Amino acid sequence: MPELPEVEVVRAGLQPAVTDAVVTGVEIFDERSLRRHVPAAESFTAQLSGRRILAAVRRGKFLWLPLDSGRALVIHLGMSGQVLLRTPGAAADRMLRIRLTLDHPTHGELWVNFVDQRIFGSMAVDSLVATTDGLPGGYWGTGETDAAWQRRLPSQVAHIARDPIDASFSSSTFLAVLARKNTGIKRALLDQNVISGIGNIYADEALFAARIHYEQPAASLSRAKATALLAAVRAILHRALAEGGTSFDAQYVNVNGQSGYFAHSLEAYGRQGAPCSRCGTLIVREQFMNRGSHFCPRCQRLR
DNA sequence: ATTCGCACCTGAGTGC
DNA sequence: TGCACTCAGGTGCGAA
Repeated sequence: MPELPEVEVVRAGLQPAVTDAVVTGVEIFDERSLRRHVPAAESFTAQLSGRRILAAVRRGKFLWLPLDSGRALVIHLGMSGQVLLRTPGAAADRMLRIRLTLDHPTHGELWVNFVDQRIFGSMAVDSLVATTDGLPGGYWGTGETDAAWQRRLPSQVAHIARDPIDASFSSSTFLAVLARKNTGIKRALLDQNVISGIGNIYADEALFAARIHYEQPAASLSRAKATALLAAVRAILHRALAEGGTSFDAQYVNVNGQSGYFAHSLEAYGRQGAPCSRCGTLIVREQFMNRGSHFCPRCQRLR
């Protein structure tokens, strides 16, 4: 469940279930799902057992659950990760890699199943470091308590730029970075050090909305055009979030296993051979970064 | 210091 | 039915 809207759907679903819960069990079915875990002195299991979860936070496509130990459980879904909440005793999910058992003060026992087909995602316990700007590390929904974890973020997320729906996102910083980028605009949008949360689907959708060719040099965009692109990115992410994210199949689901509806609203991604909604020209798919780029050859010309 | 290609993986779908 | 091949929403590493 990869891009920002889908990850936020997972975060929002986790928050009420895991906040204030204590980890009472850890089962690792595939060690490869711990690829981002750096075993410091203690193992993944030892660092989680008995710890209380304080919140569910997200920056871009990274999720983390701050713990009462001062560290955090980092979750990245990769290309195919899912976090599913299950009642203990439920039938095992296919491709289950890690399971946590939580005990919540009011909801009781709960399984958190980390399912991942391709194993590009992972769970890890990581230290928290202070944000360089002193602002919140990510988005955690409501609740202003000024707790210690709020202005911190996992060390492995520190290099990730803020995402465009983060209240602390700086448009002027983004525009300045973009103006210095010596690469195509789509590469820049996908670079999580420049702006986070955007992946292949929403990059294509935003570029379609802003009528920009994916290989247009980033630095060649006028300030007005770049500003319009950022507005398009925000609009699309918000609309996708409101629809519960994009699902083509059962792979991209919320914590209850339900799909989102934004796939019906896609204008470019996956629509190769279908007419552009604006001009009727057939949408084209081109090979790009070992994937595809979808665009309207008439509305989105290289300039 | 940047930018770019590729490795990391499994499973579903297609065509022969 | 089986096999070879293509495709998939991400990230990080090393090489240029």
